[in-house]
Amino acid sequence: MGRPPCCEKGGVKKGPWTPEEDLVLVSYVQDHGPGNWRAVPTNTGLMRCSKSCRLRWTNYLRPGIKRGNFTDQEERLIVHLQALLGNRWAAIASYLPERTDNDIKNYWNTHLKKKLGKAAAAAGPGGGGGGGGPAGATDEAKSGRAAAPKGQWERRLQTDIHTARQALREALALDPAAPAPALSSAKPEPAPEPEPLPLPLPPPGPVAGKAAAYASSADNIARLLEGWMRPGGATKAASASRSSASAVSGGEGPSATASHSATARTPEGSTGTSNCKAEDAGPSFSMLESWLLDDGMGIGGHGDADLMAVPLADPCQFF
DNA sequence: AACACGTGCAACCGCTGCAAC
DNA sequence: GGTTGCAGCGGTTGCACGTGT
Repeated sequence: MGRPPCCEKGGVKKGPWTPEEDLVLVSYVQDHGPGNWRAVPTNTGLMRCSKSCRLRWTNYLRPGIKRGNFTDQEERLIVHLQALLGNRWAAIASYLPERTDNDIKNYWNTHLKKKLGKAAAAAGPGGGGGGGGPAGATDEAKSGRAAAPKGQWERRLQTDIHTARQALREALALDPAAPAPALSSAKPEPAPEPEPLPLPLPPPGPVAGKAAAYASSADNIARLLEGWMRPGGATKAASASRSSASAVSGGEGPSATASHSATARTPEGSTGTSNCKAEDAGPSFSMLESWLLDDGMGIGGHGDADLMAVPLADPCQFF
């Protein structure tokens, strides 16, 4: 009941994080692993509230985050998932392991919403009809606010699965020109991906300028993380963080996720969908079909990967 | 060159559900 | 069984930067 905000006490610093603070936080997580955020400020001496620490970590410092330019494939996937799930950004983010829910949310609010709005306007009133336009789904989602910590949203997703499948079927029905299957029957095995682990470096491109002031420090953090993520320098935290790192690089298996991911918190603990880099995920109509038809496929299983590869039938029309 | 406006991102706030006591 | 505390989620805001006039 009316619980006071966690950061009510004075002396709590707000505003942008400094590189020094980032380093402190990173090295703390390096030692202790993500989680127990309550203890972070006291143990590190950071004048930040636990929430702020967690947020900073999950949205910025966590290894494996891809920043900047969303690919077309990612964009479509987001639109599609948003239509299916509503504004459950954490759930959506779990399908895009390299993206944070905050990023996706921002991208949706700043780019996609506009795009879809324009498209809808162009289509005229009632125009979005078929594809189960995002609007309806959004409202639905709003009414049933996700607010589902840990694995709860998964359960919720499962309850919604029927609706989702229906929406997909409709979408498919409206898109006879769906791209030919590239991956047909074969499930996308977590393909080994030798790609170096992404680091929380300043975003490339237009944003880089903004981040420039931060860049040098980010480099430091990156170096720190580099050592951290190297197999040799393994602490328990390392395994925790590597869960996310591995999630990006091909997945090292459940053990990696164990420490942190009792929670289903998205990108970090997220299932090994990772190697489904959007760019790699070729259009796969039949994968979508199998996702639709395979009722046994649970969220969080390989279904994630499959869905990741699902070409968005409908939203294509918006772009 | 200076100013105004628009855009994008990072961070904060409030709410919710779960777990521990 | 009830209460309290914590972690997590989604919405919203503020600031910095970019672009146009």
